[in-house]
Amino acid sequence: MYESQFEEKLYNERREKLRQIAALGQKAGLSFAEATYPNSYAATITIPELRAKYDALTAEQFTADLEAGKKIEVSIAGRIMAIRVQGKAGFAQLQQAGQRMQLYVRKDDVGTSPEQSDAAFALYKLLDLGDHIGARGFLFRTRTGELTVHVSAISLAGHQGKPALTFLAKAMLALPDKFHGLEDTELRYRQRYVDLFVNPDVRDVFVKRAAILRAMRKFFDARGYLEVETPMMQTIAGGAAAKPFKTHHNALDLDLSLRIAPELYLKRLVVGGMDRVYEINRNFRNEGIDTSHNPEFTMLEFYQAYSNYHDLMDLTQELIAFVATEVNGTTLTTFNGVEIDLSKWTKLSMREAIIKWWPKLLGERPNEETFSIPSKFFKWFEGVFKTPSVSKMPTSEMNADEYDAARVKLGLVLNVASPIGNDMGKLIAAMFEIIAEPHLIQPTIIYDFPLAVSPLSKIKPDEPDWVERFEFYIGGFEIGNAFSELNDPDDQRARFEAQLLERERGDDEAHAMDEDYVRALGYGLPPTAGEGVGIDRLTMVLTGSKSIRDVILFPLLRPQSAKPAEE
RNA sequence: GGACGCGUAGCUCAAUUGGCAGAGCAUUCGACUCUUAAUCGACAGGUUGAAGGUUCAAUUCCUUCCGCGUCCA
Repeated sequence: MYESQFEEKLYNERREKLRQIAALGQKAGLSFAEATYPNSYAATITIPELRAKYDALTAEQFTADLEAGKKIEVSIAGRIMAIRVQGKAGFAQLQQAGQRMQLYVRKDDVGTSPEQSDAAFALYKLLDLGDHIGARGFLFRTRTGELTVHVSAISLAGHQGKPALTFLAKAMLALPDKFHGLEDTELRYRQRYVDLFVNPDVRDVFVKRAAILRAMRKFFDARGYLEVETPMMQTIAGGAAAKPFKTHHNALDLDLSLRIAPELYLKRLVVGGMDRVYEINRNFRNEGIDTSHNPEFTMLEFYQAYSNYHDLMDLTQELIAFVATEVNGTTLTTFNGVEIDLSKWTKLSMREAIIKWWPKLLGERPNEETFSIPSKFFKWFEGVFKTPSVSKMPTSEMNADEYDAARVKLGLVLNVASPIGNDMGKLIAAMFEIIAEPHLIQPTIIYDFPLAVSPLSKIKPDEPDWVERFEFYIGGFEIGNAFSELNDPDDQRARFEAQLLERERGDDEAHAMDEDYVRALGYGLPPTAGEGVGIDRLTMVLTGSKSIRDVILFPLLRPQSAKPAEE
């Protein structure tokens, strides 16, 4: 039970203090439970409310009011984050909802009689960092100007005769360093309950995360979208290229996957006449973990009938600017030290992006024509690898141009060696990610994707190898993905069959056949556009968080290895 | 999956070339009725992530493993 002798000793000391607190309570007629772990406390105001209401009152006003016999009486509750005793008086700071309020406790004032004062001050001396207490008294400013509750047995309505200090719960464990807080990243994630009350910035991130979700719902509700919930356990995990988690339903003896995307169910709803739907919930992808990937993550997906991807490009720009303004009051944000304006967007086709960001030193820069005919493309592509000046691994000694060329070449070599190397569309998409993605810091829409990587998107009328799809990027990574939905059931069946061939060739992220989805399309899906937005990544951008794990309350961690069993 | 880095008291961190494992905060005891990283005095707190190796001697060097982080794929 105890992780160290230190903890065991502390637990025993705190238990002894609880016994003493109970003994004090007994004199006032309280049971052990009522004195040590009471089940409620009647505060008249929260600490954030108190600060908002009285922070502006000056010391002169307080002094004048007090001399005139007017006292602002309050009753508050919170966790003790600082406590000092100086003989027969002391100061403490209570924290509630991330904000603090100082208490001033004088032995002379905490009771209505000497006996009550003795007992109340004895209780004060039994308090530890981390304990929860309730306190009542009147407001004043200290000599140094800090707004403080002077704890006293005042006649606040409903509190007559009750003590000025009420013990509410004990911290049996030691709090982290009061100045540095909890800095060890691993401990912060494992023990988020400590991180949250010790490091105020952490709480702010999750308050903002909630504000982002609220803003999204406001945005879509106002536009006539219906919020829905579709299955997270699916027999066929579809709607994205990813490996699912497997699970099993015992009563049905049924293998199930956790969903990798809600996409196919949401489009079934559009077939069913729900013209505008959105869902905000978790997706699960069985993949590695890094600063922008967590195996479970939150996605917003929305679908809109009678629309195409151009409509969604406009809507996306509105959405992101709206959410930023609702959450931060501005479209400006700082991410990785760079100021980003979420109201200023760039649009580039995928081909334009590759051409634009093609490394200076890496062979012949491609042009629009390069991507038109496979024979032409592969001839050019081979030429790129004959660039003798670029053959080393990227290193920190290189200048920016050298580094970029080496980085891209290495990425391309690794991809050509993999099974996707022989398909022009897949190669172009991979090339785009390697070449352009790191440059897409300011909001950028990348449109028109190769058919080969887009089994659910509608083909461009004038370019049969390209589809009406876009992704948008902020801060150097993908935030969202959208397209005109493929609604021809024959074409969809053919695409799924092509995906099955890819799967046979070893691509375990290729899409599975979903007969029921094709059947749904058989009833007629109107022209529809749909989009997915990564909430975690958007939260990173709007809160300036470097790692996705800083915007997820309990990120996945490997369990700590069990201590060696005692023989 | 690969490279690099980190792991020392509850927390935050030191430890010289391989030479007695330390400090601050927190805890315990004492003093103090406007402090705020309160102050002053005293005490206590350790399997240096784990296992093995080299050595007279290992927190330090080597190997393996565990956990975390950053970058790359």
